[in-house]
Amino acid sequence: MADERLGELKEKTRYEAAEVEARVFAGWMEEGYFHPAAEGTAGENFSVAIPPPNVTGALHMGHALNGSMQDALVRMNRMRGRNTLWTLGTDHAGIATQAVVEKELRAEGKSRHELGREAFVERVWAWKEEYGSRIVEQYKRLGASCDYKRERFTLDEGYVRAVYRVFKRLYDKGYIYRDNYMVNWDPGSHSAISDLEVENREVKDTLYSIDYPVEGSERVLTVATVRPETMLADTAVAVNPDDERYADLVGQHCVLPLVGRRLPIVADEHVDPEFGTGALKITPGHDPTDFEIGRKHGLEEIGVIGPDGRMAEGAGERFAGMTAAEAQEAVVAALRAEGRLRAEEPYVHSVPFSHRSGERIEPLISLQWFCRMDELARPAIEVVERDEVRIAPPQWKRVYLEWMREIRPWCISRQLWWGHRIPVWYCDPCEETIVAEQPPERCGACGGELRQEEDVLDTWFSSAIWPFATLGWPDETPELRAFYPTSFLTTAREILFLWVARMIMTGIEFAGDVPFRDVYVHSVIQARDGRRMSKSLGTGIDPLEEIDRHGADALRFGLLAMSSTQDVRFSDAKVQQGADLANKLWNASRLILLNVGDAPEEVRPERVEDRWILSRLEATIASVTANLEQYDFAHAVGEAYAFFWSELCDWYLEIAKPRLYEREDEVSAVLLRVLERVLALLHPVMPFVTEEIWSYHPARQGHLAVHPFPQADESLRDLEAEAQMQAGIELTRRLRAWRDLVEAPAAMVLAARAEGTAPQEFVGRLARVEFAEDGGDPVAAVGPVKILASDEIDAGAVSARLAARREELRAEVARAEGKLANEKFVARAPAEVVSEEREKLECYRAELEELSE
RNA sequence: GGGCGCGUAGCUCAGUGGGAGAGCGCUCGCCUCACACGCGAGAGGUCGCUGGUUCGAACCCAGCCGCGCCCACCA
Repeated sequence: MADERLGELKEKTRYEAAEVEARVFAGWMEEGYFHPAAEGTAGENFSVAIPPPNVTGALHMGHALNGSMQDALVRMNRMRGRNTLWTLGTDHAGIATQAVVEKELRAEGKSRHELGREAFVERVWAWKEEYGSRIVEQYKRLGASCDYKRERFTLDEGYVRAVYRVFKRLYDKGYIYRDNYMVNWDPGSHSAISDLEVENREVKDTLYSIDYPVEGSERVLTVATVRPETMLADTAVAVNPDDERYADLVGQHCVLPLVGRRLPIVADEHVDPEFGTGALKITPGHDPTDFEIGRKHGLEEIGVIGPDGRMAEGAGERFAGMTAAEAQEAVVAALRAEGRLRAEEPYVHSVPFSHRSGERIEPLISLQWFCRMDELARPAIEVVERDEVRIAPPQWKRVYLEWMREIRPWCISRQLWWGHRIPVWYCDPCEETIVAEQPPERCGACGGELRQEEDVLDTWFSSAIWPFATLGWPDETPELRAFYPTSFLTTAREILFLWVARMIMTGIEFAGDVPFRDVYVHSVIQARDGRRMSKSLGTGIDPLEEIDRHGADALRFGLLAMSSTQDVRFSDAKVQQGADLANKLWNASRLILLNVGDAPEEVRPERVEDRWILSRLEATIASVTANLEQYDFAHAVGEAYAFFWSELCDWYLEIAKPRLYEREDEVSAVLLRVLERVLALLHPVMPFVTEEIWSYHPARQGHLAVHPFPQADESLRDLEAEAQMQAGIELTRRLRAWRDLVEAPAAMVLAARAEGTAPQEFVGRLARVEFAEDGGDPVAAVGPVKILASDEIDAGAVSARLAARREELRAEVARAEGKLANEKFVARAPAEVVSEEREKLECYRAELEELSE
């Protein structure tokens, strides 16, 4: 290595992530490590498809966590020599992207309707070209080793072909159909949305009780509602069939106040006789429950609220044109005037809101495209039941299965312009419907002009086929052969149904195999105060700012360290711990690299400390690797940290320093080997700092990114060396503690005499104790070591210390004696537990006796 | 309404049947020739509450209290 570089290393006493990361990343990209050839089979290769972020998105903490996990496993497998692909791309995100561009237009005083569909879509594409790569660049900042040359977009040309193929096949199988049905209408995005895009929120409303007179009678039926304006669309009143109060009324009619419509009184078991008066107004046009009751009883479906959220013609002249809120007030006022309003009381209940726009859902009946899911779900249930797709942690398996078993038809059409326009054409003259992957010229039946369906597909319809559509499906590409099925998926639970379940269904149906073998559901990182991180709450923490401040390695380490199977709060301390670790790696490496001598290739050291550190290293490699393979990232990084910081830096490096300064060959060989393996082990988690340090390592032949990942060498495990070193470390600790206790000055060397076998050399050096054959009188015993009298030691402190230790020992002896005196314990506890307890007791007694001299 | 999970040191979290752990914070001592983003030594916990099972419970069981999330058509 050039002396110049070593000089640099000597100068830099701090690791500066900001100065290193971009350069190191560029180095990987130049070599093309992340762009594998499409060779081999999926069985031999390793592949992951990133959950495609929205093009409108910016990297948030969830992406950063998920990316850190995926990259750790992807890098580990790449280092193991597997042909590894991590597919990256973005989702066109229909509603979100359309909203962004519409907002831009509004700022210019324009609307999409003025532009027209074609020009608007062009405008969105222009937006995408300009801003769509932002999040991709942000993944690079994180260090994600994705194949940036194979970047995909859910609306790119090949992908659209795949989407249309899927639509056509599902249509031909009879799964996709068009129907007039109750949907969740989102007044914010002016589109229907699926059940999964709806969230329920607690809302304070008023519950109004309204009297509906029974026709030809003095009786009234009092019904309760939080939405009196929908009464204009009532077409029945329902009571429970077992409710004796109303048995005689079933089959008769009520008269709808304000409107005068005759409403049949029907019996339906859905009605809860306990609630209110036990009579329920039925509004099939604007309530999902009523809709189902209505279809069951063949009731008329009237719409009084339009897609614009205003009262429609059906509401009558008096109310048409009002907003629903205005109409509510007007209806209540009118009812009050007619004396029909019996009661109004505050009422808290949960109501649906659009997850996208945040507006209150308006349930209404409209003509939409649906996909039947039961047939698709069946095999997707079986593969999870049989663990062909393993979902971890295990409780999510059940959650998945329960949802899948009750799956309902999926509303797949959206009244948007940005997205996959549904590949359906209508011929108005002959009422023909044509579904095709390519736009047909003319109507096959009558030769007439065709009109394409206006609606686009739900964004999730296209992301459902992500793992294989990104690889070129429906063509039989080499990529598909090499990288499908993918190896695993890590995800947040919020998209388990929205995305994961649908990928499993489409994977089996279209690609002939499950899309991945393992699904790992990771924790959600909450804000520091325990609230959810969200832009609207202002609780978001920007991962890029964390990277600016502490480096990508620090953030990656921190996120993995704080990850868990349960939700956790974002921990600045863990990120700081990562930054400190990067710095410590840098400095420990400086110590080693600047001082090693010529190292022999083979290392079979004699000395106990060398055998010890090699043994501990191999044990660490084994357990870190096992934890990574089980998606237990927190324990993986915690163990790597503990080994490196405590065992390697705090003990071994201190013990080895004199030999290192002598440039001794054997210790050089041990240290270079340990460093190499530690860097490689940590590289999947902290790729930048490890790669940078590796560039100074004399054994370096190429990038660490493609260096073999360490495999634990069991032959180097040495339990005898571990036990000996443990004893030496323990003794050193006790001597240091004793020094502190008697307030011996830090620099002072204590005189001592060892009883029995002499302690290892490092004990005296690290505890600043000098052992002599003879000398003064012992003033205290620390284990097998007698501390000799000296002027600096405070005799009072010593005797206080001895007294305290005797107390501790007496308590321990009493505890152990008590336990062993318990006949049941001795009789029923396992033999080794009992004998351990006896051994402890003997040790305590011996020490106590020694101190009592 | 159903389901899942959580309550352990001041804070954030590990630990899931045999003597309470980590990181941060705190106290004391160290600029010891890799690192003060450091080194050494400490203090700090009736493991939410109450019962039960067991020779033995933070850990298993039951109930209660508090908190969170998911699913669900009680107006």
